[in-house]
Amino acid sequence: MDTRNAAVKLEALGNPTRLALYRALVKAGHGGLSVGECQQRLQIASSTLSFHLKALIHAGLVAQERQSRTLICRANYDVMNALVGFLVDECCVEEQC
Amino acid sequence: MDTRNAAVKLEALGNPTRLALYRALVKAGHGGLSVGECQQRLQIASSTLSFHLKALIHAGLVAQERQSRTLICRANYDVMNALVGFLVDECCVEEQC
DNA sequence: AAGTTATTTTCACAAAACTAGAAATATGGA
DNA sequence: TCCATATTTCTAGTTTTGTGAAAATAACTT
Repeated sequence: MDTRNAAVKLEALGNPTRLALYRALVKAGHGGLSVGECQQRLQIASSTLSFHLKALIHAGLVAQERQSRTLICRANYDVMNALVGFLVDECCVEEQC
Repeated sequence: MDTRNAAVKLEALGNPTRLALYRALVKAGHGGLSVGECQQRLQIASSTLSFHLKALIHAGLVAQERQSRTLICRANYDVMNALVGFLVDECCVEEQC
């Protein structure tokens, strides 16, 4: 994970709607949520949801799996852990904490 | 830390220039860096640096302390740790991981 | 094939973010 | 007071983001 990569993920999470969406998926856990379930929880236009969902997927924070007509969305925990690791990494390299 | 608050911090970190700036401060550790030292490392216009610095300070991620004519900037580690905690919090509430 | 449900893409627009030059402010020194 | 250094604010231009209605696509059912 480099700086540019981390910035994409952080920017994805740095929007209130997307952060709420992501957290809903984190809470949902392994089972994930369908796009429709996400929409019910967030109460936003489907096109707006799709727009934000795409950003999270592009950032690698969310994955989708099709089950017949519905798309299941899941938080990618590994990617979030890597991001957290990046943030705390290299702390006080030039001077001890 | 609520969602809106976390989003402000994540958005602040979600810009490549600001993330590089923040990481420079994290690396610098307790001693921090002056605004001028930050500018030397990032090689951007001083007004641009000031603009991004303000965003990090507003988000609570960076603190400043004046020492005569120079302003020393330091990463606020407590705030970052709280943000990281918020991100991993509530993981899989609805279903076990 | 025709209809139904689930989701995305296109489009248009308003709002916000990013950038940097120039001017202004703050602090200390001669 | 006058000058130098450090940093911010103002201003203006360009680019990007966020939103939702309407249309399009995908997958299933009858």
